[in-house]
Amino acid sequence: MSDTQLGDNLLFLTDEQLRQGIEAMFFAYRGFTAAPDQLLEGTEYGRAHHRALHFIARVPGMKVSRLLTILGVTKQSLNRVLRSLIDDGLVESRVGLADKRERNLYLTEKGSALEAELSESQRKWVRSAYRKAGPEAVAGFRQVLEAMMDGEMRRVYGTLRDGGT
Amino acid sequence: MSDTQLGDNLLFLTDEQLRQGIEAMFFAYRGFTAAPDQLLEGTEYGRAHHRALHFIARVPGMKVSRLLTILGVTKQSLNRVLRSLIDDGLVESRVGLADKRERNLYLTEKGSALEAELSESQRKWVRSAYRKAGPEAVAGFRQVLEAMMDGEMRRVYGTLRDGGT
DNA sequence: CTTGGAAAGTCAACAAGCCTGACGTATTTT
DNA sequence: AAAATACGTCAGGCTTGTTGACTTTCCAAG
Repeated sequence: MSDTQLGDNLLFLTDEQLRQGIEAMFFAYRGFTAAPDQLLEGTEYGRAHHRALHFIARVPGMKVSRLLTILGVTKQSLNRVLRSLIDDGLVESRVGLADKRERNLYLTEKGSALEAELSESQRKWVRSAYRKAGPEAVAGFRQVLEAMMDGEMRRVYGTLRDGGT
Repeated sequence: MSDTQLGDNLLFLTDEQLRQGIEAMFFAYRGFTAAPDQLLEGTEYGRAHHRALHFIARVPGMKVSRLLTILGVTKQSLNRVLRSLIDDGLVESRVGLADKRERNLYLTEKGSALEAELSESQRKWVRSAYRKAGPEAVAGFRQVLEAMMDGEMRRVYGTLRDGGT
């Protein structure tokens, strides 16, 4: 953070600065996903399964349609992932009480165990980065990430924070 | 940023806080890649092509082996991407001067044009997020991202910043 | 009460992008 | 001359995403 970069609230947005931000995002995302990916490699599951497990753990009873919105994939794509998780007894799919078209998703004990393992490996990495950077940097990090979300995703993100069902 | 979260330098690293960071990273990355992805959809190119173009633009004359390290993919995978870019006249591959086994990669005018378009769309998004969050948040953002990189990637990232060839 | 549309989920087939393994060629190093 | 390096390619496989066509369920308008 030398000379010309800070100080002026506008001048730091040079194309060069932005390119560096873009590259940082690219490299950091790789580090971010490396730990769980490694845990999963060799198994029959991948990153898509991890994501599904994560959000079902986050909101037990999550509807398939909500998971679809969150993950931003087609229902056919999600279905394949969910199918294997259900068949393998990691996720339980219960017919909706009010509306029988809906399916409510829950982790089984086995599913919880895997999710916890994956989540812990990733949290460990993020925790370490947070510690290195310090609380103020983390606050800024979160602000920029939130600003970088697409509008709809910012809404979804908000409802997750507030434990929304 | 309410009550119990800040203030203590350790207490803010609850599992809940870390999970939120993980989700923020997930949603933000989607926003981050959306603009160039959209520009490319309908064409015969994808995100992999964009990444190659980006780094060749960044370091003209980039060797294939270096690009391989940066992108973290196999040469077979990169080759397919590079093949189409070269065949379509977006990238030029010149035999190395010092070592004739090497190939130095350059963007053609056509390649530069596409790269500029993709890059501008992405920079526009990042610039907007930076403006919303403010300079201090951006500094923190960059710090956390750097801490979140795998060690080798942090090195690579550094050499790119310093215009390293 | 029926009928027709919308919503939720499933099955099938296919594409993109990444992977491993094996091999070939040119060049450089030992 | 032999070994190592840099690059390219063929073959085959996996994961994750896509579209299209279908069933089941729900709800509302006639």
